[in-house]
Amino acid sequence: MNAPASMIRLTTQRQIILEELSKVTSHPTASELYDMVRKRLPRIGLGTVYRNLELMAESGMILKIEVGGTQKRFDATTDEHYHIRCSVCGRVDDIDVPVVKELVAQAKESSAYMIQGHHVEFTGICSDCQKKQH
Amino acid sequence: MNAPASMIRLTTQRQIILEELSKVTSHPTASELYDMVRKRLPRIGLGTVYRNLELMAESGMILKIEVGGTQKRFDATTDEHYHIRCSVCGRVDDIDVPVVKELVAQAKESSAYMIQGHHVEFTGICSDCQKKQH
DNA sequence: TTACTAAATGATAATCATCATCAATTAACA
DNA sequence: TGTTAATTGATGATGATTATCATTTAGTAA
Ligand SMILES: [Mn+2]
Ligand SMILES: [Mn+2]
Ligand SMILES: [Zn+2]
Ligand SMILES: [Zn+2]
Repeated sequence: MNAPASMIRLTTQRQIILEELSKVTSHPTASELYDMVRKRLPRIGLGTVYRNLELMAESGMILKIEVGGTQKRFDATTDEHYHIRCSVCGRVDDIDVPVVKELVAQAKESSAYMIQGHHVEFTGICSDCQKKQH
Repeated sequence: MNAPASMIRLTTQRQIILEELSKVTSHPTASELYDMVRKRLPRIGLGTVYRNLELMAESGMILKIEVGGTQKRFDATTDEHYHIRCSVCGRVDDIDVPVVKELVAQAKESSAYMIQGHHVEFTGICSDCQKKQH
């Protein structure tokens, strides 16, 4: 009698993708995650990784970080926080700068947009790359 | 006697690309700019547009905006300012929120990175897209 | 347990943005 | 005006992401 409820299944693929992402703080790309997951599920497809990361990001379980660089990155830490990207090697780290709540308030006043959120991306050179610059 | 100075030429292509970018405040993508420029230079190649946008961005004449969305965007306004992107249609607008200089100072204290800069990207729904949501 | 079915997967192809290559053209300058 | 290295336009290559679809499977109920 009810309309068929669209079921979201708990597949092994999904669980392992989330587990592997939760293990690291490196903000891996989809294909980095694919390599990590393949050690436990050698037959998983790259498309499955993309599909599930997208789904989990939409549902708010994880964060999709779209910053500079060519690939999107993912983050199991969903607390609001900022990032810094190395302009040499592209790595992305968390940065411990407190979130500025006033920014969203100011944005609401000065824009006709319906504001949803904000993100701050710092750029710089990571310590590894600083050393390598002879 | 001097080492041959690598000459940067003032080509018509370069001038027109910069002129067209300066006309708008819409943060066009490379292919949007290609369409704009082609009206005046029908034989220009898309590669030329990419090449020159990259060059101008490196030299600081223009800004390359790498935010959410699939394509990079370009900006003739080089003063430090923040942007807002519509999560529905992807358009990018300037937002009149004052730049927070303290952010970089704080980042320098709390990170081993050599900090180069920062950018704030707000997300929201633009007024056009608000209307269309029946 | 078993059977049913819609959701999900894995393999593969398609798409899209960007970059690389290279012969032909051209801006700068002697 | 001739020389030459920088640049262009055409084209192909690359890399990331998305779409397609036959096959598999999680969830459910008999
Ligand atoms: Mn993070
Ligand atoms: Mn701008
Ligand atoms: Zn680095
Ligand atoms: Zn919009």
